[in-house]
Amino acid sequence: MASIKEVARAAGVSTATVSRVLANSPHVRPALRERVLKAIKELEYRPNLIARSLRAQQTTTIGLIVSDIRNPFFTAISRAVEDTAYEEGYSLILCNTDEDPKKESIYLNVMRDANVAGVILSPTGPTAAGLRELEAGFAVVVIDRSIPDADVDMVLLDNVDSAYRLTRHLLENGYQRIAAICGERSTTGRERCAGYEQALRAYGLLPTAELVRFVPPQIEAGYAAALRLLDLPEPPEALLTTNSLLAAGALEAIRERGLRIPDEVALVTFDETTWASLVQPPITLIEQPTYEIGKTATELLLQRVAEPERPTRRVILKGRLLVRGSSAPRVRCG
Amino acid sequence: MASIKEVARAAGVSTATVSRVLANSPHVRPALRERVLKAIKELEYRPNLIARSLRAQQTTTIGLIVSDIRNPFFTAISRAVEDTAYEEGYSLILCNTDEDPKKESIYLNVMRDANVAGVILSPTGPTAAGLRELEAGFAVVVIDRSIPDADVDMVLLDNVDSAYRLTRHLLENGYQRIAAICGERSTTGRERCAGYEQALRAYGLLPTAELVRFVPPQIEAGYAAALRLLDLPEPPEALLTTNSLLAAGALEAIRERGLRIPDEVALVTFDETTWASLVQPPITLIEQPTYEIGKTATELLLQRVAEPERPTRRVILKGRLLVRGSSAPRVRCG
DNA sequence: GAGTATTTTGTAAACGATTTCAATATGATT
DNA sequence: AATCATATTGAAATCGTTTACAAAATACTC
Repeated sequence: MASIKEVARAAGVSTATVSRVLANSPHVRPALRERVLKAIKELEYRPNLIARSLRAQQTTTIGLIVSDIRNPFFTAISRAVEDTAYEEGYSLILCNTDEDPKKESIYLNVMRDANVAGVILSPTGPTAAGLRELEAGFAVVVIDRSIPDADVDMVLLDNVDSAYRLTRHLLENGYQRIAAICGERSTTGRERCAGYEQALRAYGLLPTAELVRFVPPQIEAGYAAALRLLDLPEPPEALLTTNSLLAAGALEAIRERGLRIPDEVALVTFDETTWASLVQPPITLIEQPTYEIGKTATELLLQRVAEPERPTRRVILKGRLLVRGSSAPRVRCG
Repeated sequence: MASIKEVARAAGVSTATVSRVLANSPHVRPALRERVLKAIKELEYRPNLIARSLRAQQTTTIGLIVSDIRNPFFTAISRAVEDTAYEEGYSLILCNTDEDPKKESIYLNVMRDANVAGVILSPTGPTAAGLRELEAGFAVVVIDRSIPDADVDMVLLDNVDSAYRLTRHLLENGYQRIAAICGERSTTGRERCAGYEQALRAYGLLPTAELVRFVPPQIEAGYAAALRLLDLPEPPEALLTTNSLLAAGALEAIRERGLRIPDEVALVTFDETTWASLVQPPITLIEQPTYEIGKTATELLLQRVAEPERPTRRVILKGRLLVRGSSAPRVRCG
């Protein structure tokens, strides 16, 4: 690989001039610029990004730390972040914490050590212990789950309202005994639960502790929680889960108990997936604007990198209710 | 951030000694080592990886270029690669080509510019144009799809045999008129098609051109191809697709035509997904050992980084046939 | 055409580590 | 105690850029 020195020699100029041509500085005579460009082309020169980063004390890489890469929601986010970052000339380092705060902390340090320009993080918990250890200057955008105490940019869903609308939809379709399986340890799960309870109250119903479960936001936990709910002496008429993995687990449980959807139990959830419209009946859900979340988060991050002192922002996006067969108007049995 | 110089000053030694302590060199007196370690701890010193990379002319980052991040197969691979890389002290740069050879070429250059130690690539086509432009020394492991002419390490599935077994399973269950929807432009699609045709021949049937479609390996294309097959004057009794996205599209088409599975049309595919066992009937498929593919690819890559001249290897892993309801023994109608 | 202002160019010092080589200290051997 | 071998240490070069500063070249003014 040719270096800037060789280009300089070939063009008969100093490395400073080559560097200026590279940076499109106006203070280079056209004749010289031509010579330099010619040398660059002939030697197939490409700047060494590491040297550049060392000098600039910053890379053109951003980090994305997701809490579960198996969750299609985060896959969609990754795609959007990668797209947007690439357009801006940044590449993406991806890490997966598997909902483990220790891994989160480790990866934040990895990011710091890699001198990434900034990090987009879906935190494993509402405090983000690892975040506080970082210097103040470290650019971070939090997505999906809020960290109430942290003064960082965030891109979130209107969780309370979305859950409210989802629950109201069930209530309006005649379901009364509605259970909720919520992701534990995240504000997202709590907020969606709050929206669910608000809707119940608005319709004159009292939330029952027995019908609300906080579990790890994963398939196995959704399956186990759903089984226990379905086995209750007085089982729920509808199940609301707060993400697609919990929904997959719940669906598995419903199938295992041989129950018909929605006659015997309705099912609604968050997050659009390939399968939600393929199962029968298709699943009613709140669709998140995943691409927009990822894109917005990346843009916020790059803005903060450019201007570290700007006031932090909190962008709240609206979910969209997609009504499908799994919550069809209830036909009273008996 | 403290630098090695400050540590050296604090410990009253030269930077060389600090560096030696860092590298666990045996040629440092215990007393000095203690002093250095103390200074490191007190200053919360962490080596600057960029400076290290510049000097070493190599990073501790590997690249993963996948052809479609929405495909759960590649999500699973990413997870495995990320896991394995992390264990070895490497981090992961992720890129998504969307089956676009241009993006592939661009990203390979991005990787080169980023001085990654090596790249794991699922190529968009069987020639990998971008690959040849790279210097010979660039460490690459190809996964999922082979590049017949390239002398690089590869981790692949036994595509022909897997497709053979999948098709044979259909034949043994009484299906005769079997259509195949294959991913175009990849050896994977071609090989799976070959296995399918071999099985037909082994059972005394002649492959029909009409029943074999090569399309982009994506949901929409699977949907369109399946619709056209189902609308044939003499529609197929079974559909075989070569990945889960094509299967999702095919299933959508089957649903749209209101056909029962497997009575009116059976469906089998490649790749396990969340939904394959949740739809009804659940889908018969060949499961790939995704975690092992990703892990093996990463290990091969790091071995090659350590020893660039070692002979290239081609690891072929076996797929596992999971028999489910979508291919239940055929009940002849009429 | 001399003097000044402006533009263009080059020199050399960073950035933060690793490593070669030489110098010094230590220990072993006689 | 002198000599030699060996183990420790440090000075300085290096990786490939960018950029502050100085120097040189050019343009402008009177």
